[in-house]
This record gives sequence, C-alpha cells and structure tokens, in this order.
Amino acid sequence: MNPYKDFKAVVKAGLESMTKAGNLAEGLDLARVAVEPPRDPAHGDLATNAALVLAKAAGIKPRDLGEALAEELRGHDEIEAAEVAGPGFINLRLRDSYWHNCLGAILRAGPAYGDSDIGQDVEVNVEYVSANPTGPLTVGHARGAVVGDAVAAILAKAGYSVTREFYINDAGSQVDTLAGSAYLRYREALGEEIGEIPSGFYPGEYLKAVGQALAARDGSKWLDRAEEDWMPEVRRFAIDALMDLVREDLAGLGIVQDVFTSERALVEAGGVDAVLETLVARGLIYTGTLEPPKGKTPEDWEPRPQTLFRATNFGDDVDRPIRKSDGTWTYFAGDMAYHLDKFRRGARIMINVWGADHSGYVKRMKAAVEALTERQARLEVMICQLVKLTRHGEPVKMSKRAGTFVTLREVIDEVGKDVVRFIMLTRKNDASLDFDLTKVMEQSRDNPVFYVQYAHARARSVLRHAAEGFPAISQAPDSLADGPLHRLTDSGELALIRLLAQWPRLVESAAETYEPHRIAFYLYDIAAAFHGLWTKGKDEARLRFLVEDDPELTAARLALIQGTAQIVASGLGVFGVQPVEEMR
RNA sequence: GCGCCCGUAGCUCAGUUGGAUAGAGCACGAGCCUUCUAAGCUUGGGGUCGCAGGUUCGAAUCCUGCCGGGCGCGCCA
Repeated sequence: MNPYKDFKAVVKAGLESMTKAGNLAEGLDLARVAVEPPRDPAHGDLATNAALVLAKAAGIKPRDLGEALAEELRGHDEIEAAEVAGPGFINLRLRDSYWHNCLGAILRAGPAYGDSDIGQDVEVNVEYVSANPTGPLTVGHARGAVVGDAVAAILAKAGYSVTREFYINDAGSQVDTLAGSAYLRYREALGEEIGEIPSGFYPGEYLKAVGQALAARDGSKWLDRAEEDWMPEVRRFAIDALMDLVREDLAGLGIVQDVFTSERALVEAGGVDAVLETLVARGLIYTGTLEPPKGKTPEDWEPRPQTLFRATNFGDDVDRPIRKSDGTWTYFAGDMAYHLDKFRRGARIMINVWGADHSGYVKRMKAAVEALTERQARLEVMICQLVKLTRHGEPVKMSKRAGTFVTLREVIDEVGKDVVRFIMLTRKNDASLDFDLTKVMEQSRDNPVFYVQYAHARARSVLRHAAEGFPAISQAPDSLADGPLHRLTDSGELALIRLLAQWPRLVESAAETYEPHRIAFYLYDIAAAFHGLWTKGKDEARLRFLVEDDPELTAARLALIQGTAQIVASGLGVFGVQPVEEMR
C-alpha cells in the first residue's frame, strides 16, 4: 500500500472522468503529474501539482482547473477534503480510516513492505571496493564498500537483479612491488637480516605473515633464484594472501560480494585482444600523437605516437592511450575488457563506486562502455569523497609513510561495524564526510546512529513490557493489523503512520538516484516522530503506549509500535545494520 | 589552462528530481522534565541559498558567466 501511488491513480482517474465529461482536453501528457507529501503538514496529507502542470496545455487557468479537479476528487471515499491552495496545488486530506488501513497493510506485508518492481529485473552490476590487493583496507575504502553494498541492497529491494562485484587490480606494477616486498619478508622469515625496508617497497608489518607463510610452504627454494624465476609464483602467493586479508576486512563489515574478477586473468585469457579487435573493426582505434595538457606540461613531455581509443566520439575530452611503450596494455585497456565482460555476463546498468582520485577517469570509462555495448548498457560512476577521521574533533593522522594510517579493522574494533556502516551512509557520496570516533559513540540526539537504534530498541522494549502486562494481546503482526486501529486518533500517531507509509516512496527514490543517504535521514525522521510520541506520554498519561484499563487502545498502539520497529528494521536492513533490541 | 565535484543559519548538514512562508541537529537565550529504558521536551532569535544575469506561472534546484574550495589532467592503478 503506497498512498502516493494510489492517489496518483485516483488523480489520473479524476482527470480522465473530466475528459469524458468534456471538461478537459483529450490527450494531455500526464507524465509530470505528481502526488507528494506537502512540505507543510498543515496543508494536508497529500498534494498534487496536476492543475499547475496541465493548465497551459489544457488552456485553463491553474486555479480554475484545480477547483474543477478538486470537486471531482471530493467524490472519492477516502478523501475527506480537497482544496486548492497557492498557485494551484490541490491539497488532499484523507480520512483517518485510510491511514489505519495503511498501518494494517504495513504490518501484513512485514519486511516485504517497500519492495518495488521499478527495477523490472534489469540486471545491474555494482562494482565496489576494487582495491589493489597490496594492504589492509582503510577507512577510505570502507566508505566505497558500504556505499556500494547499500546501493546494491536498495536496488535489489527496488526490483533490480543485482550482482555485487569486486575487480582485483592484480596486473600492474603495484602487485610486482607487493611481490618484491613479500620476497623481502620471505628472506627475513628464513633468518636473513634485511634491515630497513628500502623505499619503493611496502613496509607494512602485515607482510611478515605472508613471508612466513611462503617460507613455511616452499622452504628455501626461492632463495638464490633470479627475480624472474620467483616473481610469478611469489606474486601469485602474495596476491592470494592479500585478497584473503581484504575479504576478511570486508567480512568484518558484513560484506560478501558475489563475483571477484581478476584483471590479470582477464588479460591472460585474451580479453583485451578481443576488445581491441572489436574496436578496430568499428574504426575506433588509431595511432596518433596527443597534445600536452594546456597550462601544465609535464617536465618530461615529449610527443610520441600511441595506440589510441577514439573516446572523443563518445563525449570524452581527448582520445585515450590503450598501450604502454613497452607493449603491455594500459590499465584503461584492461578496464575496457572488464566492462565488456560485465556486459556479456548480462549487465545492462553498471555502477562503479570509486574514490575521488579516480574522478578524472569517469568520462573515458563511460565513453568506453557506450562504445563497447553500442549503448545497450549504461555506466554510472559514484565518486566517494574523502572521509575525515577525527577523535574529539581532532584529526586522526593517517600517513602511510609514517606507518600511522588507521586500518578499517581498527576502527571496527573500536566502534563496531554497524556504526561504521551507518555513518558512511549519512552523507551524499560526492560530499566529504566527517567521522568522529567519539561523537559516533555518544548517546544523544545529534548522533544519528544512536538516535535511530534507540527508537528501535525503545519500541522493542515497549513490546516486551506489553507481553508481560497484556498477555492477552497477540503481538503477531497479522493479529495487530486486525486490531482496533481506529483507536489511533492522536495527531502524533497519525503523523507517524503517514511517515511509515512513505517507506516505499523512499526506496524508489533512493534507488533511482543512487542515494542511500536519503534513507538515513528518513530513519532519523521516524525516530524523531516516535521519540516525540513517547515523550508526549510522559506529560499526558492518556498518551502512554500501555494503558492499563484500556487493552483495546493498547493493542492499537502496539500495532503502531510494531510497524515503527518494522520499518526502522527494514531501513537498517538495506544499510546492512543490525537493529538492536535494547540499549545497554 | 582544461575537466569533474562542491558552495544553504555561527558550526555540521537536509531540502521530496522545478513548487507554497528555505528546514533539522549542535551552539546561544528562556522555560520545563525524575520515566512503559535515563541519555530529553517546549519555545525564541538567527538566511542576500557564493555573486550576477537568464529560462517560466514558479528557481536553493535548470542554463550562462564570474568568485571561492576539493580532486584529476599522455605509457600509475
């Protein structure tokens, strides 16, 4: 039951009947007609812009058209009042019984409430994290991880067919550096004194275990060999070990992806050659020389002919090189092969979650997807801005060089995965995010994690008390839904139901815009409304949820509380956050 | 120099895809609150939505140009 959708249909039906009666031109475009919650609740329950949007085409003044439509709508059973306001909005007030039915429907639908079919099973591939497997994940990685995971969950709830994917960047020079660093630790594990880790190698302690594991498995067999001999095997070993580490870190966040694609495997299987063939056949590859970037010519710039992809045909600023001078593929070439691979596996919408340092890469990748899929698939890139980690408002130093960078693991150990996940979703992905380790543990209204969780815990607590004090009232959602919901008459109670009924709308809008943060704000609003009701009960005993001498009223209120807990749990669910039963 | 992103109350941010008088929390002022789980509630002040044009019934939202900040800019990934 989705009031906005239901009444959009009602409004359209009203318009049609006006047309039939000859009071409205035929063939009007209703696409822009919207039914929304009004900005100011005093205006009513729902508002439609129909008269404003159609006035011009219909050749009727907005307010006149509005009045006519309002009159039409007044005939509807569930509509208590329909009034024209402002420039031509129609404000609708629905009968309380409609909202009572809504609450019943919410309870009967249970966790499925809010599910949508706007996705129409379109296959979406959400690629996130995709870090170089060269070290443990950091807080920065975590943001992309959580954002990607939440968007995937929202899209799934909105009816898309979702694949969660990780692209392993295991083909470049960075994994060679990793192998070299692991080799040093391997020699160390076999008793060699290696001293300071030379610059150009990864100094992290976490590689000691990798060196030891390799020594334990292979003994001294690689010790006196040339680099070209040990490199492939040590590299493979190190990448596997580091990917295990990365997967562990992700599991710590509650993230398990469906597909892991190896760049190296893709290249070795000839994926890039296939792409090149396709593109050559379409005349999109040529050899040319690029101009240096204006205003900032690199020191060592020298013009040289390169193999280029005609990205400018698809909206990019310059054509992009796909081959390095040593003959190997650029990262971009591999990425093209990878995206073609995703397309061949069925993806029609690809969503890539990237860090801000990759923003310069967006246009060429979109161009590539357009070219490779002949516009049958679309790429969306979500850029995640920086996470500013602080403690008591003071920046936490994160310098890789000084070895003081904070790993995701440490932060999870300190505040818990649910706090990390929720906080990462409280901002638009393209805005930077403040993460204060002390603030997020505060129990106050300006800590949204606490405030939302507390609403759920408080609701569960009341239900537990009710189970003791009112054992006759069944708390099964269906029983509560069948209860005397007409007893819910307080304005705060009805306002809360209206808010709960917005959940399907929130899911759809978050899915369409790829904006999980909307759900965080929505949950905060629910929490505020619910805490508000609870507090009212402190002042007026009559408004307390549990009313000893009125089990009927109590049953109705338990339905509302159950519904609230259910929607909060649903919202936290798509965030991958476990709702808590009690605060301790 | 070019491209992308951002600019809303003292601070941190929302703003329902172009709607009505631009909202919330914190902070500040005033007054309440001792419990179904306490970590709060009510209320007041506070705005040139970076600036200037444009589009239209209507702009924080769309377009153009400036100003300020972040990121990126041929064989790094």
